[in-house]
Amino acid sequence: MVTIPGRRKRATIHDVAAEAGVSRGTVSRVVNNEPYVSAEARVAIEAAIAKVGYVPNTAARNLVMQRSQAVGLIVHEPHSLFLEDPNIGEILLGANSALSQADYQMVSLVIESERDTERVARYLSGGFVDGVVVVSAREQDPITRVIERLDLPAAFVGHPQDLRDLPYVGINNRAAARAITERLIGTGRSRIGMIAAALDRDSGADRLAGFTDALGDRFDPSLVAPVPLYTYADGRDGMRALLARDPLIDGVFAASDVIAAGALNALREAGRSVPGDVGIVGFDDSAWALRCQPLLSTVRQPANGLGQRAAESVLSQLRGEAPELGGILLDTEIVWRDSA
Amino acid sequence: MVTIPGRRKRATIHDVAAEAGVSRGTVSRVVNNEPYVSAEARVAIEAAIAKVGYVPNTAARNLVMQRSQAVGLIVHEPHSLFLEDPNIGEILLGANSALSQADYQMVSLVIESERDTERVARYLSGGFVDGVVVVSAREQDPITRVIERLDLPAAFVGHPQDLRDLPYVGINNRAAARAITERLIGTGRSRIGMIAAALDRDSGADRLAGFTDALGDRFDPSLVAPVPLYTYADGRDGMRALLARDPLIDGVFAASDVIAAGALNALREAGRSVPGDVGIVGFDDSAWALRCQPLLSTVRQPANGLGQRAAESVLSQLRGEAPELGGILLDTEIVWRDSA
DNA sequence: ACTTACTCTGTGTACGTTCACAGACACTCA
DNA sequence: TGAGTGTCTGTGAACGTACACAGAGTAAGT
Repeated sequence: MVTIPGRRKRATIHDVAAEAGVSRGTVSRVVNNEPYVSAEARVAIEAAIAKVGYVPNTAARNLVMQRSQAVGLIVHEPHSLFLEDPNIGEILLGANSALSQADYQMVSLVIESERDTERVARYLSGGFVDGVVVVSAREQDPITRVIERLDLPAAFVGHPQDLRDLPYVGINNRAAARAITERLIGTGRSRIGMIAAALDRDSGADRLAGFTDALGDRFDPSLVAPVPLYTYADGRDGMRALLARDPLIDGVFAASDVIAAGALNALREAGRSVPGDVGIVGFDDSAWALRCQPLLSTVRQPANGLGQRAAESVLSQLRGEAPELGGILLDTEIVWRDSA
Repeated sequence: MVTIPGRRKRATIHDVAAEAGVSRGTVSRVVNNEPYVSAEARVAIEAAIAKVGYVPNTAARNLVMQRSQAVGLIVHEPHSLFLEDPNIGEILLGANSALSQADYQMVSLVIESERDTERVARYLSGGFVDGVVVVSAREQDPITRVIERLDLPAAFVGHPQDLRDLPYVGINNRAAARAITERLIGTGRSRIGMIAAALDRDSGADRLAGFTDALGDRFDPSLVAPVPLYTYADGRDGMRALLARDPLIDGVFAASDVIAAGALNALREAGRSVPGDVGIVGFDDSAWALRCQPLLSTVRQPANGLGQRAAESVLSQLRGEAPELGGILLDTEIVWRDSA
């Protein structure tokens, strides 16, 4: 054993037992306040605990009890996103509050490098946590495979496509898209189009479905510009396409904030004012929403709730309940700013 | 032992030994790649490890080795601050990179409630971490006392007044505030005020002191608007208060970027142009500085470096070196952009 | 052939807990 | 008096690993 200089040895349950003149078992009973301990023994042990400054060694306890009473929260984000996406902090606090209530310790683990990935994988394997909440896993994520291999109770916030049987929480894209489109209609716009991105993903397809839901009879398929990805360039291209098809277009639902930012660029280019000539709304309430000029009206995810529900899912699995299949979808909230 | 349904038992070193037809000791040597293992034994054991899916139980390893190879990072912030202050993210990433390099796992623990405090205290006592970095501890913080009692190697980022012998890293808030205020004076402004936040903390108090240092005789106490927290809302309120007191104010030192962002909002609301009518400078050079319109002139705080240095201090204590006394102060840098 | 050195392997013990069990003691009731 | 019941206590085993030690085997040098 490496003795760290200047660091005194920790008192163990044996020291307490010796000090109080009883056995380990009795001390253990007092520490975990179980019944069948005499009043004298109890006070003697409590005095001894205070005297020697005893605190239970949880590592030893975990070893025999086979659990750690801790749940990991893994954040797997590139540097910039981690700092700019306010959702992450919210998710973290939401998870913490749910875990705290159940007397679980949340330990958050940040993955930034390959080295981190390996170390976190070892950490998870090491029995330090009883379960794990994963924020924004990637496709083919090594961590996901470690979780599967260990059968570790887990819940994902947002889900990559290759996530099969693992539970996740997300938002109801369709309902949210419908709601913000209705709000846009409510501002008196009559020719409303959509830049629909990533229709091959469920998020993209659901947002389009919500858009058509809201327009009902007035839905005009020619005013939907499909683009492949959630990128600035695709947003700009989509907006150009819409303007070409209908120069009098006066409302646009962009499938995400980045798309909206690109669209704003195209509108400026075409000499259209926002929100004067055209009202535009985005989706995500990401950092882009506050970077746009004018500030973007958009859909905010209930990030706190996402963290909370994910943590609750892990807790329920820890109680032995089967995880909910198909994912949990939460409702969103409209943030109305200046762009529409 | 509570058997969680559907969760198979983990393979141990014994299982590997049995599978490979060798003893525990040899398996242990392979796992920790020590010398003195025959080539055949090595391959047999590696095959056995893969077959039974063995991963070392770190809890057991810690128990015998008396260390966890993990360092805690405690964030003790009210909800709103945690979300808005980007420095926390930077500190966290800085600490993570230093710890990662030394092959230590960083586990971050969030304290939001009384309940959290107790649980984290137990967690620290439990031997889950070998040391701890504390971000923004409070005065009379129970966590600080736990750390002292356990003789746990620690380093604080920012330091409360009652921190006696524990090492900390921070910035020279007073000198930095003085420098940027002088720069603001240099642009020819004559009625300069300050939105002073969090005066109960040393960071807040020192920034105000630097501001008064710079103004000297010209300091006018009525042009200081004290607000409780580093938040957007408080920045807006502070600016409104300053405008009410002196409509001709033409320069503002905001105690942080978030405060400045809120102040810009209030200025826009009041029809004042920036930097035309009013020059404004912030503090932190956070993501907010680039989100503002116009881009913010501010003080760059080496937040990443703070986390890194704090982590390095803990690591050096872990190597048995004595902690640096008196604290480590890092230099700041003025970033001059468009807002003044 | 005998020491010496080096390589490799297995075993016992320890880390600090919890839990099951066995036993001691006191009290009640037939 | 005896059996039964309830309260309290101590002890051995187990959790899964690392480490020290002992011992076996091989090779080289005298």
